Amino acid sequence: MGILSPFQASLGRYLDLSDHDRALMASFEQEARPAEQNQRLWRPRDKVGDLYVLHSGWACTTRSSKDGDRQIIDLLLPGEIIGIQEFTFVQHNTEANMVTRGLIQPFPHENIVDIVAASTPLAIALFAKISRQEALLTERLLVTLHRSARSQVLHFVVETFLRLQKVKNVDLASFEFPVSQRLLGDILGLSPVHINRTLKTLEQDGLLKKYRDRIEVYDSERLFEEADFDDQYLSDEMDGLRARLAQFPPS
Amino acid sequence: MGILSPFQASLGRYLDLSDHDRALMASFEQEARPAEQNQRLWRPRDKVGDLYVLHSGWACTTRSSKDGDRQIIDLLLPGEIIGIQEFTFVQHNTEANMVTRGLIQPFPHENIVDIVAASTPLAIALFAKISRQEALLTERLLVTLHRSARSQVLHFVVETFLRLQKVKNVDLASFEFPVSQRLLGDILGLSPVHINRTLKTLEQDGLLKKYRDRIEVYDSERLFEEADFDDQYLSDEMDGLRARLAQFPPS
DNA sequence: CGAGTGCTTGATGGAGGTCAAATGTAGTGG
DNA sequence: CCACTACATTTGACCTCCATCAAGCACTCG
Repeated sequence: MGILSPFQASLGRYLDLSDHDRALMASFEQEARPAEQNQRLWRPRDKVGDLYVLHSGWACTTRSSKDGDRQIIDLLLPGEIIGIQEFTFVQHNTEANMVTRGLIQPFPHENIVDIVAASTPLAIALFAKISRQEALLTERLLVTLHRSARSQVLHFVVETFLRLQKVKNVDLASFEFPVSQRLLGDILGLSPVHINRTLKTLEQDGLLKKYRDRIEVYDSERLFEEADFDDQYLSDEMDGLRARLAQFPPS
Repeated sequence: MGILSPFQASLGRYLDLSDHDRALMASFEQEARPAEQNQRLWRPRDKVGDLYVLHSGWACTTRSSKDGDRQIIDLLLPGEIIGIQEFTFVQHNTEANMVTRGLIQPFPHENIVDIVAASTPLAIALFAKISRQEALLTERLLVTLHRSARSQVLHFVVETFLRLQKVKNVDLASFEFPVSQRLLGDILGLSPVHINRTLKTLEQDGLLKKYRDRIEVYDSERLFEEADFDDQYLSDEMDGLRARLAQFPPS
């Protein structure tokens, strides 16, 4: 077992990849290329073409209304697949941008069809990936519509920390968080002004501080308590299908 | 070409089903059974087991917080698959309930694996189905966070009408809408009191009236204008993959 | 050193939440 | 057919959280 490529690792979160699966994925891998901060990957109405595996850096997909309101739909961390939920559409309905600079690996959307055709386990892993991104969305809907700004921010900080922890070693006391106050507002549907006041209060209360591109947590106990976080929706487990998948060995 | 079963029709929206695909789906179909209004199909934390094809009636999936706030995630119309986005999870994180009474056809979640294994086109159609339910969610997030209650209600009415129209003949002047004011509030994240005031205003303005389980539209022009509706996210088109799918004929 | 961007802070106002009570409207059983 | 219960809708009074507007500050990068 060699090291997994980011693409392999992204689907390997949900099941053990067979040699066949790994070879299959490798055969579709193209070279990754650097992307600048704020670089746009596609616009709304663009024809769906390449998706991207995010090797490093953060990215996001956005929807906006005519009035200029931006709403972040997905915040993508290293190892995730940008745009997987749109590969069956003719046109994008989101815009995609890099949040930081990073490395992205393009991936023609039709290749998903080839993968699905060639490996049932990988097809199911793709379903798992899409469903988990959707679970993030449902949680966001629940939180943004029913909690105070303070609680939303804390919840989002915890969520992001836990997601990050699955990908790399991070320390709760101080971890990367390259999200500007404006962006945070666009994620939670709050004005940048109110985000600012909320962060200020959290700092004064000795809970946490966001400084530049990092978050420093002072009181993790209170953080988790106030964030009222139930991590079930982040689960990568897929046990319920393991038995059934065993019937479809690599051909 | 005989008549399609609801299950076949639900995936046939995205591509033409081959005889092989239709036979495959038929082989998994179980008998549909009646379900009462408000009947619970599953609870949060329940082990994922059966999904359901909704033959008739309306259903919804819900997430709630400890404080008792309910948030409707999906509102499911006849012909849709309840819980498709959760089949890769071990436990449900939503609750599912019938909104009206209706007919539901159970469907063991492992069977999705069999379908994916046996037919690439059907696998892709399942991706299309999940992605379109997710598109409804992203639109909901955008609308609930950035629009006034009045605009949200109008948007939702138009959305529901257009979705309904894809399934059956409906008349904009008067169509079924079995959504109580409380439920509407739980969908949009607004209090029932405010929903009531908003509906009252819409009626006084001569736009539309919700009476019992129906909506009557008085001024369709103003409805569409104010709803500011862009129906791209409802598109069933999947042209971008048609060529690639043609490579995988029924075995 | 100037310009752009992001952060900070104050003042003001409004959309929608909450509480409470009244009024329908089914549906159930006697 | 009526009494009783449960639930949906309606309406009023009050209040709060957050948006908006505006101005000043701080950092970074040509």
